[in-house]
Amino acid sequence: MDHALSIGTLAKRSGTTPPTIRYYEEIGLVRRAARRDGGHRTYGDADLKRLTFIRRCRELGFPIDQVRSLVDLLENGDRSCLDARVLARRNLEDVQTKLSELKALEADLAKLVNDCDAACVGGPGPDCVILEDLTQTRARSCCGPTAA
Amino acid sequence: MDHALSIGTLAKRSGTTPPTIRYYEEIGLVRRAARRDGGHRTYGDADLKRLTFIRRCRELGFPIDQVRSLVDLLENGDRSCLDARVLARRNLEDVQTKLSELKALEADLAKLVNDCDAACVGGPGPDCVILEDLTQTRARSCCGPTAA
DNA sequence: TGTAGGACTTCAAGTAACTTTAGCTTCAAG
DNA sequence: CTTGAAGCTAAAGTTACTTGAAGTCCTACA
Repeated sequence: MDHALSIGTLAKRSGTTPPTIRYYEEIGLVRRAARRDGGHRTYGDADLKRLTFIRRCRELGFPIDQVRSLVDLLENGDRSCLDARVLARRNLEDVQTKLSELKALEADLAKLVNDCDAACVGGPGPDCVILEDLTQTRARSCCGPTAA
Repeated sequence: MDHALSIGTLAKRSGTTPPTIRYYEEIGLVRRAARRDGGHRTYGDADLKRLTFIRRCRELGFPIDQVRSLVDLLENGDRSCLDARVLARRNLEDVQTKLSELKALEADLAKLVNDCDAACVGGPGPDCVILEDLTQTRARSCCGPTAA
């Protein structure tokens, strides 16, 4: 049933890299792998499943410490939904905060670039004020002629 | 005209912290500050302006190295719009990529949490499958009763 | 069966961008 | 003049890996 995966194969299947897997082993996020005669690590389907879980959590933005808790939850049979849900909800809130920050940021940058494009197209505009604008709290127009 | 700011005051006005300012000095992002008799750093309005510029760039997601270029652009009188615009545009693209990733992530997390809320509300649900779901590539429903 | 070269091993250091700690000095207010 | 906040330096810690060096193993091909 078990497929005896090498670290490279496991990495590919789970969307990581061998160094990352070794790192996870070092910090105790995954258990120490069994070894072949030559010393190479060898893995089974359960490892693939657990590592996929970990990567998925990481992609969802859970910090390693929280992933550790989630892994514990998963392994320890004590499957109360509640703990996992609390973590997921907190993470969701973080993501939503980041999202609105990034949206504001996008608007600022887009305005900067668009104003630039509109005013400077076709010429370098040696008196561009884009840099001055960045000293303001919010980005404004750019590339108008400035007083000497 | 100059207001002789302490590092703490400068930090507050520019939205940083004293250690961060010292760090910027150490890596050469801001010039070495003048000192008072006792050895305390002292700053003027120009420093406040430059530091505000730097913080603004950082908030906009420019990595330190790019901020360095932008500061150079700003200080060196050679104000061609083009270089700054290239940096801004590249950064905008990065932000937009991050935005769409985060949006997908938000959807996944929201689904996880909402499904959980719908199925588990009022009770702990000892057979929650939220954790199992996280081993899948995309989050699905959670908290249904599972086979023993 | 020999061998080339790709994959694996360990350990250490590097990365970004700060933050924290320790131990000490200086400054400002009362 | 005292006391406590703020400043100083240097070094280590943080997060989550990535990269490098130097060497070993495994596999496929001739």
